[in-house]
Amino acid sequence: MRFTAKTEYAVRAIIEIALLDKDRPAQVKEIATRQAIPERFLEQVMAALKKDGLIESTRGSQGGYRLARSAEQITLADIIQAIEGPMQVIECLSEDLRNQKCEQVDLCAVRDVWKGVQSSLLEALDSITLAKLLEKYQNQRKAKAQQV
Amino acid sequence: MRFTAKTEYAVRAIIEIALLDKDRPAQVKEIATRQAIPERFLEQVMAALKKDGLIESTRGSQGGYRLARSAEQITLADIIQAIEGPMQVIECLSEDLRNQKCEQVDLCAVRDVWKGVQSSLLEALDSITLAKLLEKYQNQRKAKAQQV
DNA sequence: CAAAAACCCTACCTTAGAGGTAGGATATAA
DNA sequence: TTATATCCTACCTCTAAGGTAGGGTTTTTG
Repeated sequence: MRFTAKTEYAVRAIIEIALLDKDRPAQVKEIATRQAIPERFLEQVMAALKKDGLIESTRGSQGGYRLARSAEQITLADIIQAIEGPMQVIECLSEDLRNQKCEQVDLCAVRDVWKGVQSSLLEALDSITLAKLLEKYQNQRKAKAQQV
Repeated sequence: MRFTAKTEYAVRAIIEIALLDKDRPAQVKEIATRQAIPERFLEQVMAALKKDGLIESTRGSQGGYRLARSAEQITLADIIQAIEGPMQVIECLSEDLRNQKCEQVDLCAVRDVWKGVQSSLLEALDSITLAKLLEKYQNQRKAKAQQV
């Protein structure tokens, strides 16, 4: 039960974008160096975030990425699902395809339980907005600055 | 973000064990057929559950598996961690090894957030006991029986 | 108008883990 | 002593994770 590195990169990257958002778009190159993420790999992460409408891009010189909506309106659940696709804690929980084996009562009693677990998780992830992440991030920087 | 098939098998298997528990030990062969799980594969699942002390075995003829403690004292979290190891929603959340990159403030502010997500998930999983699973399972069987 | 600076699209590569099969050893009841 | 079970270990195949790479397109700017 683990989130992928790609997902973790996405979270760190979008924080970096949000920090600059008022001033100028953030570029893949600078995000990559600041966050120690492989640059070419990060490009693909950004593509996924853009595809899901979380960020928008401007091409060419002085271009880069901006948030597509406010930091209050972007949640951890949004980011994760942009990268990993719709949440599905076990295979037979997909909505679209009618499942084959699960007509048997025996197997499907458990299905509801998994559904409940998934809901709990999604709820937790939905309650964490990018705005909250930013706040935590900046508090920590202040605390660290005082130590020195 | 998905639990493995092995984990799902484990849950279904331990339900099957619990159903018989008062009368006699459950055998891999019968669990496998009743739950449509590959028999040889299920053997390995059982080994993991036993290793973590959730079930106990008797070998030889008329042998099989029993719960090692009451159904109230076994949770979904127990089962999952017996199969998949300690919960760790992202890599850098391991307790034992001192992390290398994460000394940088930038990266580690996010770490606490992941820790929180993990706690929420574990809490949800801990609240679901095997006893509850059994109850749901048997209710569903009754409901299905009435339909016919 | 050309060149630099960005994003964009697609293909490919390597490795680890998931999911499962298989052989045979060992313990126990009948 | 034989049938019935668990136990231990090795192996196999396929997919996804994680990353690299080549080259294209758009936009600013000197």
